[in-house]
Amino acid sequence: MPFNGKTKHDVVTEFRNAEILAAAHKIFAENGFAGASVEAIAQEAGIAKGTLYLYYSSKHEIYWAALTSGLLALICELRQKVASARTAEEGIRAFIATKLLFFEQHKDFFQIYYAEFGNVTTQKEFHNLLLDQIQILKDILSEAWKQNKIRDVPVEPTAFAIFDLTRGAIAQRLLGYSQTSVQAEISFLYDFIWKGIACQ
Amino acid sequence: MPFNGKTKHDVVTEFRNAEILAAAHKIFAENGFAGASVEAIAQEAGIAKGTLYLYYSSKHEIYWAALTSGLLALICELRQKVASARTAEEGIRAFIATKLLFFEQHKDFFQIYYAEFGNVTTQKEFHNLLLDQIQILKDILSEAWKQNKIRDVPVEPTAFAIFDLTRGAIAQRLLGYSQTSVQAEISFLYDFIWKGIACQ
Amino acid sequence: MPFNGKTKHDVVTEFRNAEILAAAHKIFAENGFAGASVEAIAQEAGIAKGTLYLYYSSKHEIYWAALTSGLLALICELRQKVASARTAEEGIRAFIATKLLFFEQHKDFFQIYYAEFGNVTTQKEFHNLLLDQIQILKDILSEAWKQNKIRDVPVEPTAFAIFDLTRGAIAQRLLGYSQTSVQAEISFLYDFIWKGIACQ
Amino acid sequence: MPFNGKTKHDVVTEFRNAEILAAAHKIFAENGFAGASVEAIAQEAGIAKGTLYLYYSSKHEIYWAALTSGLLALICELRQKVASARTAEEGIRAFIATKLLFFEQHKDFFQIYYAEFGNVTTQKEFHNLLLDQIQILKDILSEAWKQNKIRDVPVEPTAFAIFDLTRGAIAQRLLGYSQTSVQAEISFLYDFIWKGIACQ
DNA sequence: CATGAATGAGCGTTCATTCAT
DNA sequence: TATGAATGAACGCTCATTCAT
Repeated sequence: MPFNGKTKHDVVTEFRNAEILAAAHKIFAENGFAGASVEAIAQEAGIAKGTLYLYYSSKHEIYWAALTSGLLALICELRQKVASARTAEEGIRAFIATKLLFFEQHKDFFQIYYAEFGNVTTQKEFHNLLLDQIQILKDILSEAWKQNKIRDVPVEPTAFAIFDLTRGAIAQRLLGYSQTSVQAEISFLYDFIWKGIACQ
Repeated sequence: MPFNGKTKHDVVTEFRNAEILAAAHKIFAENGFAGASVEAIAQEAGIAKGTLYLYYSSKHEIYWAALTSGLLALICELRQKVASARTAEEGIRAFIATKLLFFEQHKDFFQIYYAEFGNVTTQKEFHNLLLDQIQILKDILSEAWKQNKIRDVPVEPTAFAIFDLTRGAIAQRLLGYSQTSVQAEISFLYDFIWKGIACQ
Repeated sequence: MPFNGKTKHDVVTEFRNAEILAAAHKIFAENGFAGASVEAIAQEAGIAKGTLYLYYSSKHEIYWAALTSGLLALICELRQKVASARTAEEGIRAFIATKLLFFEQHKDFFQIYYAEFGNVTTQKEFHNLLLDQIQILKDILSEAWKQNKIRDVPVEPTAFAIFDLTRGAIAQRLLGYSQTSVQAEISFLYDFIWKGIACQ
Repeated sequence: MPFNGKTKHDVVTEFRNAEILAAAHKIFAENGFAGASVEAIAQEAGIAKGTLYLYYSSKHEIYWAALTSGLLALICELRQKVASARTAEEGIRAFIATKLLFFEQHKDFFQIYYAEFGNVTTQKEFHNLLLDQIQILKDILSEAWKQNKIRDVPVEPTAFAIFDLTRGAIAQRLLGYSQTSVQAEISFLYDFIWKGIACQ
């Protein structure tokens, strides 16, 4: 009966979980944490309120699962794409492009992610997931510096700068401030950053 | 009795308003919008809850007033400092420095300001106050371009980039990620930006 | 404005409190702690649910107040009546009579009081209020023994016995098992007890 | 296959029932009716929640079964022990001793039994089971009166009195108020009662 | 028979807002 | 103007009960 190491029960559970997280993404994106009601998430997921609590033990936990599930997927994709880049230039471009395209496809999730930055009560774990992204950038920058491709910039602040620029560009796109194509946006950002750090 | 165009009544009102806004800054900064209670703001301001409603008709309005009062002060200061800059380089540096120093002195307000970015229900008026800041940068950039000081970068995206970098740097400082001095921070940002846009 | 040491505010508060406790007595008596809803108590008291929470901070606290307010009144009355008894016989009779008559007039309260005996989570403070009653009996018995009126019975168990007999008789009356008059009941109890402990 | 008039099915059912009732005794004793969860009872009984509902159709019914099963056992034992008493004195002593010893061995059950006294929604059937005990006492008392062993006390109130004294003593023991030995407790109670009703 | 995932009614508590004084 | 007691809608969470497997 078990197939692929998964029992039928596992499959149902996974499916339910995916449904719940999708619903959570939508509802939290539209209303923020405080504005979202557990009832609304359950309805959106097509299940009863009580059923939610079989999978998550509190509203906070649902929120947290929605946040981290998206972030982990992003970080995973970032690592893959950056790893397959052959040069530092390509690495930075990959970082920017991956994030822009990822959020272009997960606008709901971006709302949650973006709102979390301003959250007073934000948990340490969220910061760690940001630092994972920063680390990816720091690795690229360190490598580029060893190869004399970039000037002697402080690595951490520069990584944060790239991070902030990318996040800002995505926000502008999703909030409707920017009308250029994704590709043009990527090129502009890459250009701005590379000029800012390259030798000469 | 009226003095300076203000009656005694006006003076009292203004004073109350300032007290309320200061209290609102503190409470909203510590708890976020949803987490803040009107009761707490009233207590912090040293008045009764009902009195608050004589000055503002809802919690949202208090929040809004707290947000805009701070932002208007910031924009006013930005305009002054940038106006007294003699070159584009100085203008950009002034923009960065003014914001960093302003928020260094109004950390509470930064929390509110920063959180507002991720706010789903954010009002158009907030965006207008951001665009005012962007406009200041656009003016500097246009002038710099006319004087052939910067390469042919798209003005608006560049303005947003400078804006995002500055905001990000402040956030890192206030959240404890950055340990460098304010001056070093300013120099790094200015350097990064100017290298990114200057001719050659 | 203040009259009798009470401001108008105090009077209103006291009145509200009395109303709430009366309502609590009724609702808790009819439904038990778990079965009673805060909403029902509020309605019975003629106020809004939120108003209840201005006076008591939780359902438990309301319950506790209802329980202790009644018990303290009972104990106070017991002390007075027993104190004015001239002999041990009269003291025991006064104890029995006072309790029977008190609960005859506060049937609702008896339900709460009686149910509390079987409460698993009962608090120490409740036991202390029972021990206060036991103490009254112990004092009478000690005095009676000094005067050679009763045989050499162990004081504490005897006090508990008198206490249990009285409580049981009241329960039988209020649950409809006993049809005799209050006076006959008092006489029977007194007789049974006194015969059980008197010399010869 | 059927043995002793019981099929295998009956045996399993009986076994399950005994397990469930034991679990119910434990859980209800520890938490009271409202505080006990069906889930906890099922777990304690080592079966699934749904299975419970194959044997009992509601939480109340489980509670009721737990209560009556214990009470019937007690009454059965009371009848036996009292029946084998040769005199009224022995009968009363047997009644007291049996109850004290029974509950000493079934403390969990006493919690449930004792709590039920204060239960507002108590059913008539519970009262009937109490009246069965009262009847046992009434029979002893009637017989004793016929034999001129006791004075002319009203039978029913006296039976209730003996009942209440016994119940109270058990409660004191199980709640830790009394430190005397069971035998001493029995003797004290018997003494108190017999003095209260005997001739002279 | 046995299971345990799913349900949804129900409840305690909070808090922005109102209004009589 | 200033107060703060009163309001009641709203929400997170629990748990007895059901039912498809």
